[in-house]
Amino acid sequence: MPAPRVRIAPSPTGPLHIGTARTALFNYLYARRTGGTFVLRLEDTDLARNTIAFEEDILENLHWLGIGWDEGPDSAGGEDHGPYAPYRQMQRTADHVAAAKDLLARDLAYPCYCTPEELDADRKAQEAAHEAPHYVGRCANLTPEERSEREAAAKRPAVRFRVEQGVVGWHDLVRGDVEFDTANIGGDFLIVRSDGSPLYHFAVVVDDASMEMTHIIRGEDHISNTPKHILLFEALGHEIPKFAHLPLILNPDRTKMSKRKSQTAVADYRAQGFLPEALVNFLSLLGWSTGTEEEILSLDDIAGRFDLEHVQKGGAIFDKDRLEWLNGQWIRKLEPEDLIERLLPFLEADHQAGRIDRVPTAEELRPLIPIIQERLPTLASAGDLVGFLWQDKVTVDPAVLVPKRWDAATTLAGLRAARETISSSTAPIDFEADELEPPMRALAEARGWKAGDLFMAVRVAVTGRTATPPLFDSLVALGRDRVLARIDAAIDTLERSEDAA
RNA sequence: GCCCCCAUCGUCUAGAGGCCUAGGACGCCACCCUUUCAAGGUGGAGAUCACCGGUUCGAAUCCGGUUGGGGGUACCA
Repeated sequence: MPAPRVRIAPSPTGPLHIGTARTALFNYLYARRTGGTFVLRLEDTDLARNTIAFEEDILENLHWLGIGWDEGPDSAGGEDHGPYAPYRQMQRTADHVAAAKDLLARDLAYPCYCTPEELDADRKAQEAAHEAPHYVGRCANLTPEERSEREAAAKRPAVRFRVEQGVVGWHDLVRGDVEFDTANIGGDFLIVRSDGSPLYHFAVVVDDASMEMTHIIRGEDHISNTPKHILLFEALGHEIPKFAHLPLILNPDRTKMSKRKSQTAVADYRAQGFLPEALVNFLSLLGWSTGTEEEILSLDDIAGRFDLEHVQKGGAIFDKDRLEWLNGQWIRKLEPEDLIERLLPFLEADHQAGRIDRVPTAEELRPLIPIIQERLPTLASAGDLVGFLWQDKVTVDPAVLVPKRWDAATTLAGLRAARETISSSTAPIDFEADELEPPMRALAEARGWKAGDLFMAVRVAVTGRTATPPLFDSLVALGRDRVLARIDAAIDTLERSEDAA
């Protein structure tokens, strides 16, 4: 048996979709597992909606996910590589035209002169008669005379493929045997438009045939297209590839995942600070499982064990909570230097957006890693977690400044005492978490305060928030001067709000 | 409407006739750890395996039907 050839054929009419990424991933995995070849082909025939920016987005984000292809375009608008080039549908029109001519010559297809208006009327009549929509066959048996008559009237024909009566079936690699009666596929179907351009069903089959695809692994939404494809492969005299239809990725309401109801662009997840490792791990487990209880798996791990037998048949809801959990798992596995490198662009973005006043250096980030790594659900959450370090000033709400068990007067006393204690440290020598904590605890004890309350008051004074990394590490990161200045500022705002009250 | 596909905790899933009084994970709840928040640990709630009927000594697993959900029904891809 020859090595499998599989493909993903996205159309650059939108950014890389989660569903496309998942299908690409499964094809990629299948190829890697079986020693096959994974092909990327661009379905770029929709001139109206195609853009180079989308093409770029698709290729770039597949690369980002780590899903590389053996044959196909190297980059957006760039060169193709592989023995079956070109890998852009637009550049394969000669093939499509030749194949159509061939079918026409063998009377497996015929020119159709029906106008959209006629077709529309047919459809309406069928609807009224409660019939399934189908082509009525008006042009199926035109005589040569009748054809030339229409040609003379300057009618440009489309090309229609003859569908004979019978049953088309296949053994689906994930669903088992599937059968369709050709009576239910809508009659003779169009393969070439009147302007000469091929329709999707025809173009894919011609391309898949000439690129020698052995397995077509795609979404379940293509099941009902499969009989047409099989008929076309047969007519073209090409061996019929194996089909495997993957379950759909669903919106929370169990409908097919869509932009309207879910976030579908891979780029958006990327921008939100999801790791490619996490996304790939998550996507692979949507509709497939190892058969064991392991679930934190790298792309290589998965490629080593992927199989179509463990592909689920039912659709799977995209559970973002689970993705976030997986993302946290992967963030915690990262080497510190790697984390720093990945964090920087997000802090850059925080700066651009005005959420922080300057971007820290890698050196500044390094000592922070131990305290933030286990607290980050996403890379984008770093700014939220420790952004106070790079903000010129923090806004402190007097209401949250006062710990639950304290009143304003106690808070004022607490902050003044804490300031005193902290300022007596001889920075930078003593300004270390280990040096700061004991005197602060001693202070709390001496005054009869719960340490937690005192710490909370200082935490809010210095960061503006109630949830932060450990207090003393935060103080050290901030530096003595800024800590003191912020406590002063907090005391000041608390006093003012008291005066106002 | 018609055709096709699907059906195990809220969610992702394990399960290929006895190992299942159905396992894991996310989420949720509680406790532990603890200066807050996380992370981590422990425990808990949560599924009459959609329903009905077969087959079988025995069914979540096989068969049929019902119901429910989804997908497809274009000179879109």
